[in-house]
Amino acid sequence: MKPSPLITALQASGHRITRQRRVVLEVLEESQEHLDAESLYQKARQRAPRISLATVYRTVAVLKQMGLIAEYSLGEEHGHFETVPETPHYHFTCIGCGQVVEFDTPQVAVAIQELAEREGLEICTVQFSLTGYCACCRAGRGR
Amino acid sequence: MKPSPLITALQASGHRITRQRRVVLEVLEESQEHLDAESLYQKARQRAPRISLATVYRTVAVLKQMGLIAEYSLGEEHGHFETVPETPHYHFTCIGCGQVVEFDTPQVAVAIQELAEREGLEICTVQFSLTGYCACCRAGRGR
DNA sequence: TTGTAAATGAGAATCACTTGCAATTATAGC
DNA sequence: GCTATAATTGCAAGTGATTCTCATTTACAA
Repeated sequence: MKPSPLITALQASGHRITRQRRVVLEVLEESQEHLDAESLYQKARQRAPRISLATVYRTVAVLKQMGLIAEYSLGEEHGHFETVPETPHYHFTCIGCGQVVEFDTPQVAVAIQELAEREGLEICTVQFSLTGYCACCRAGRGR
Repeated sequence: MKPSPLITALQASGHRITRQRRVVLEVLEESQEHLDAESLYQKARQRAPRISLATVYRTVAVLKQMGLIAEYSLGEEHGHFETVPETPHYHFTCIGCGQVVEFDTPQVAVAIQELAEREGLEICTVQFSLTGYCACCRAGRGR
């Protein structure tokens, strides 16, 4: 009986609240990681065993389109999802250990803003992510 | 008999200079567009009719790994390639007309640099691209 | 010229995701 | 609470981009 903001928003927009959507949303809200479709599927199955991967994809598509979650490409070939944070941030993924570091660079937001104004652009999506080696892995690599 | 810098670099690193590699390189060097694998393949076929798509992929993989070309995801589901420019730049792709606008934002480079130093990171790849509507398409859309 | 390891072509395979369709189910109205 | 019905689901087949397998070809050092 927890009135999750995501559930409420989904409902308000005229979507039906099904068991599988509720579960996917719960997993997304509880997880602090950046889950990809497959791990989202695995976690969701624990609560709704008959859920299908297609439903996971369909659910994140709806949530993404509503702006409730964001999709990132973290250097891998598939996408990762996260509930939208209050403050926008970007991601660094360590090639060595897989760790994801979130960072906020106001300068980037400013740069985008200036570019949009200068060129008369309307920006819809921003994709900004870095990969490399974190401090730990650099130390371990001997350089 | 033109000693293309890319050919020279390829050779210097111990790779064999085959007809198909030469052709792919030529197409990449001559084109000012951001070609995807398929159009690279189509253009290459005009000079080496029996070249296969697999070879195109293998060739760009080698070039990319050597840092001679860069791959970008321009809002589409597949990659686009470009010979590495002297000055780094990023891309804006118009959802309306498909036009790609290159832009340079020193602020972004600075932000990345500062982040790397602050967190002790070694940055290997930077993915930064925008999508939205260009001035023309915005006008045409009536907003 | 020749030996041999690298590279290629053709097509099968993979990976991430999407779609078609029949069966289920949430929910508005009675 | 029932019922009708349109949204949603599960499954399996389909896609699109890219990679891999393997037999054949080829670059190039000797």
